[in-house]
Order: sequence, then structure tokens, then C-alpha cells
Amino acid sequence: MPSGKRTKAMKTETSDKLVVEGGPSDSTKKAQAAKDCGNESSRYWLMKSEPESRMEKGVDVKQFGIEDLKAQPKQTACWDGVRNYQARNFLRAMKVGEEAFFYHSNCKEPGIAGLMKIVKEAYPDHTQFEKGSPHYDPSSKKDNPKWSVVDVQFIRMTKRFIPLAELKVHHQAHKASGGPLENMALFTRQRLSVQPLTKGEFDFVLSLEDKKPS
DNA sequence: GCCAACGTTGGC
DNA sequence: GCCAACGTTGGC
Repeated sequence: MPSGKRTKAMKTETSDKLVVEGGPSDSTKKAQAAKDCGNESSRYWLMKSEPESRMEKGVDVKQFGIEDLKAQPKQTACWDGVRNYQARNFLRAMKVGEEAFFYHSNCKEPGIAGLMKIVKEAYPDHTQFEKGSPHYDPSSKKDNPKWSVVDVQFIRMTKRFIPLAELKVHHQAHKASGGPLENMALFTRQRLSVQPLTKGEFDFVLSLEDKKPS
């Protein structure tokens, strides 16, 4: 579920209402999400996706990299396949216009490849109801869907690819003597596929674009 | 391909 | 509600 967003049928025209569906404790979780990333008013995100195809349950699962997003109609896609509650709650907290890093995971060179923005807020993930989808969830009911997606639109590639290894060097240094990447979720919340960044983290990562690879 | 980290499931 | 077994994520 990592990333797993497949290119699929992009339905940008759908008029699904922007209902934020959710269980009873949803507002609590949202509050938690808000707390996790500090300032509620300026939010930044990092979203992981696997750019390379891979075998899953004996089927070749089409993966989705930033080039795939770029190739979509309107360069827009729905971010489906998230199957982790914490990541889902972050999806549900996203607002139109907020920016996110497109992170390539589980590949030769993991790292940040580009920027995208949220263009449609959370609505039910259609793949949870599709038998045969690797993301099918038989326990999810149509009248109370468990999983959500948002629509994202390509903004641009980063001026250069920013490898995980490089971010890690900064994280380690900042951890030792203070700095913006000290608590970056990429390292402190290892397996979270959708995660918030503070403005400080976001700005620092962007500043690396103009620096020589370290 | 290996395996550490960690989320989920299910027996009790 | 505890916790061992199991499955998945994702770097290396």
C-alpha cells in the first residue's frame, strides 16, 4: 500500500462530493494529525510511490512514478491504494492548494523527484471495492468506506533529484547538533507513506536543489 | 534477495 | 487487553 497508486482511470470530472467520510473517532485522529505537524495553516506533505513495476501476489503490479503523473491528462492523478490508518488520516487532512513532495520509494535510488499539489480533497478510494485489485478490502462497506484518496497535480520536477542518502546525512547532522531535519518523519516514522512536513523541513529540502550533491 | 522495523491479526 | 505470529514496507 505504500504508494501504490496506479495510473488508472483518472476521473477528474467526477463530482463526488467532497464528503470526508470517516469513522467515529475521525475528528480525534484529525486533531492528532494536526498536532503532529505543528502549524495547521501551512501544511506540506511527502508522499511515497514506487516508480518501478514489481511482482505482488504473483501479479505484475503497475507502479507509479513522477513521470507517470506527468503523463496523465491534466497531469493529475488520484492517489489510491493507501492502506494504513495514519497515512489515510493525513490524506483526509489535506487541503486544496497544499504542496507535496513526490518521493520515489522501493527502487534503485530512493529520494525526492518533484513537487505536486493537492487539487481535490479526500473522497473514497474506488480500489477498495474492486475485487481483484491488489488494494481490494472486503471489510470496507460502501456506506462507510474505510479508505480515501486525494487528487494530486504535477507542479514540477525538482531541479535535481534529491536522494534519500543525502537527506539522511543532513538528518543525522541535525539530530546531533540541531537543524531543520532533526525530526523529519521520513526518518522518525519510517514506514509512513503519507507524511507531513513542517515549513522548516520543506524549505530546507528545497534549498538543497541549488546546492551541489553532497 | 535479505532483513529490520513496525503495523495488524487473532488466540487466549 | 496482552502479545506472539504474521505480513508488509522499503532501505540496502
